[in-house]
Amino acid sequence: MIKTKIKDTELVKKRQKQICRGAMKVFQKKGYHDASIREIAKSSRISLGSLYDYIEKKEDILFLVHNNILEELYRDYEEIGDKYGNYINKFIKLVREGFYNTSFFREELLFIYTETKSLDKENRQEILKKESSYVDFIEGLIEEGNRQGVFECKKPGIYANILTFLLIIIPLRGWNILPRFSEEEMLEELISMILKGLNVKGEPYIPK
Amino acid sequence: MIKTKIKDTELVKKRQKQICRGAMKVFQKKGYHDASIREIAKSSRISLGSLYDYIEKKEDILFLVHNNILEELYRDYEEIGDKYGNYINKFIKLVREGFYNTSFFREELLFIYTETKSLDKENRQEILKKESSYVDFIEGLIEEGNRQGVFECKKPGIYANILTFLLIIIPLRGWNILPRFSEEEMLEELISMILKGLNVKGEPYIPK
Amino acid sequence: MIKTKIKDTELVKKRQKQICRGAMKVFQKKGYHDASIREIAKSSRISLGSLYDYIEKKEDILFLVHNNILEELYRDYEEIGDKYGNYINKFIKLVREGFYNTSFFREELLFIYTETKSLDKENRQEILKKESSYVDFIEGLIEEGNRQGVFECKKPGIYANILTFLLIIIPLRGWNILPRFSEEEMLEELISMILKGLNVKGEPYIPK
Amino acid sequence: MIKTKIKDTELVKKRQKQICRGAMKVFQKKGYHDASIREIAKSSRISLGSLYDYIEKKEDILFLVHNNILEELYRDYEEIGDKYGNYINKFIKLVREGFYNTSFFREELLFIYTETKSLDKENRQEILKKESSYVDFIEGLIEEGNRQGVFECKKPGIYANILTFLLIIIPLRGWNILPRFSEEEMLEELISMILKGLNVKGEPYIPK
DNA sequence: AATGAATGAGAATTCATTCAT
DNA sequence: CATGAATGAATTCTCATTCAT
Repeated sequence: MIKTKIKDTELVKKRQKQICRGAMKVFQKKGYHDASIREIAKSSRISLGSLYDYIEKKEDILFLVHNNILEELYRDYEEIGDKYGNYINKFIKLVREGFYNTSFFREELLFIYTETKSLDKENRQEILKKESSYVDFIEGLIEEGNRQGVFECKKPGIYANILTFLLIIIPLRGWNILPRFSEEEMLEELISMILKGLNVKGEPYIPK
Repeated sequence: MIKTKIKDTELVKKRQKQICRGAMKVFQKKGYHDASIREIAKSSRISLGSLYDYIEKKEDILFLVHNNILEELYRDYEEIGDKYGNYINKFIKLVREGFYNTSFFREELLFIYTETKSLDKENRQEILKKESSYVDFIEGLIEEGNRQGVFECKKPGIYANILTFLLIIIPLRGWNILPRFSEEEMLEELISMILKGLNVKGEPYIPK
Repeated sequence: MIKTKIKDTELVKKRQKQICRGAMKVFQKKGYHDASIREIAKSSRISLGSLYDYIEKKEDILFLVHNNILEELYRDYEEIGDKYGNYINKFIKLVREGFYNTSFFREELLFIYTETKSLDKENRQEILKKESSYVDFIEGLIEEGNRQGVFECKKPGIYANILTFLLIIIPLRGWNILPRFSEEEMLEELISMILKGLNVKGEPYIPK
Repeated sequence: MIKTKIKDTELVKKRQKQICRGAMKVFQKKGYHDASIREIAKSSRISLGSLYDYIEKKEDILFLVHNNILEELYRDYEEIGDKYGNYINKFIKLVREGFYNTSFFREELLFIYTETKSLDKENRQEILKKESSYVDFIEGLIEEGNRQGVFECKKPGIYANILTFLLIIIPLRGWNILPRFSEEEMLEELISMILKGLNVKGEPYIPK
């Protein structure tokens, strides 16, 4: 995807990870635009010239970082579906994991949400495709719930979008929420709301 | 707030509005960082020198634009509460208006969400305060609903945050939603979900 | 032709001349490619930022210099035709002037001949057009000589090209000629050869 | 001349030829300054590191190319003198061959004429010496013609310079000539002019 | 002898901001 | 109050050359 001057693909992976790590530190402090390539090189402990052997342009670093964050965030999400007992618990577990994940990567996700626009069209679409596929995964789960008769959700596509959107409420609105409420409280209300929205059969979910 | 060299406050207002309008056009096309002051001046039909009589630094323009967008967005929201018949309809109406509003200002809101970080601490907090006060207003409505016995919401503060967050789902996730669903569909599901979440008494809301 | 950020056209002319002069000094010493914009700015006694208010890119400076040199070189060439007595003398005078001119601008012409290639297509063509028009002028003179019956030249277009080419022999081959022969000697032989080539009627030209 | 790290002189020759060929392709497309060593290495199918075993610096490649072109251009010129019948025909033949040669190597010669300046003093002088020696050869021919009584040329050194200069009119001014005239036409006029200039005894040369 | 990864100096260009008029 | 010319620090990126393997 990213054009490099280096042939050894193992090395490319290693160095790009190195650059990615270095860049994230700088981006955290200064944001993408105010981070200079020189700083990123220094923070990556790589020379300016070498850095450009592993990327083509500054934006490529942003792409690397995007990919890296999404990879961490979405790591193993497909396995989660298999682990837990009955379907509703499975689902609750999934929301819970997703929420903790997004909260854990709070700053990274905020970064992604504010800087995806700085990618060029092609790279942006690749990133959005990854996010899309997570929504699709959730949509599939909701449909399965419908089939199993535990949910009754008319528009799984829309709900999947709402649900994944709600998961990032902490990264995007934490500044207003966290001074007053804990992540736990937020999560419990979210789960309750989501389950109600899905018209779960049986006992309503009682927030702890 | 913004330090100007000009004393005539009426003129300052007029020119700042002029700058704001010019800047928004440029920001739309290029984003904040890639918009040069020269372009903004040209687009505002004001000379480069004059521009700096009405602002101190580039960031001030971003602040002007933020204020302007939020003002448009939140214009008259307090009146809405008064207009409509019973409380639930009132509430539905409010959500509906809010949703249409945010969808109408879709690009502007996306801009705000991605560029608030570029404001310095002081200006950023002033902007966030405005957003906060909208959440507070919603929180107040929910509490009133509780008092009137039409809602049963244990954590109005959290719900207010969820609700206001959901209103901007189109600006932030429209890229994934709008290719598959209409704004109308989205809105109906949102209303239904929100009302369920608030444990509204009586008939459940049926999405159109 | 060159896009500037400055509106005052008089000032643009003045500054561009200033830049042109400064650049020529640097080009003389280092050539076009090894001359840095910084040096050119310094040599022009203009700040780096200001320099870029009067040009768009480095190549524009090359274009300015080209134009300037050709202007000096071709200054008043059209008037020369009118000044002198009989047609042959007129012609000889013209060759003489042309030769001295090119010899005077020896370094500048060598520069042009080696760096025209560095202009982009559009600018290069504009420069070549100027050179063309001088050839056309010479062609006209030869045709007039034919009409007046003092020359008998079958292919004035070709001769005009040969003649103008011969005029730059000093700039291009001076390194081999001047150590052994004087410019005068060269010139006399050129005139003699050219007149023979044109089949001038009457007494042959005797080189001094 | 060029300092190499490799001892095997046969290999050095082979690789330098290889580099030369690769470089010429790149120079053709981009010119000397815009050709990067990387590209040249790739075009020569030699590794970047190896390349520097056979040259010391970029300029050395330019020198190799210069030499190579001049070698091709001047290949066998000394033999030509011997081949043809009477002296004038011999001479005409020589001019003809020289002209076709320079036209054939049109782009290469233009390259040489515009880039010799990029050689350092030492290398430049070596190249110029080669060109000089061709002029000297022509000078010798003219003197021989004088001795044989077929020419009457007072300044063979000057004429040799003029003549060799005229031979490169196509590479240097083809852009203005070739759109209107054929190489053949040009050549015929050149021969006619040169012979007149040499005061050839007997019938004048009639251009075809 | 061959490879290709590493280096950092230096290039062109942009741009927010100031200031003389 | 308005204008727009002037400034120079800072930015991204390139490239000849070196060196460890």
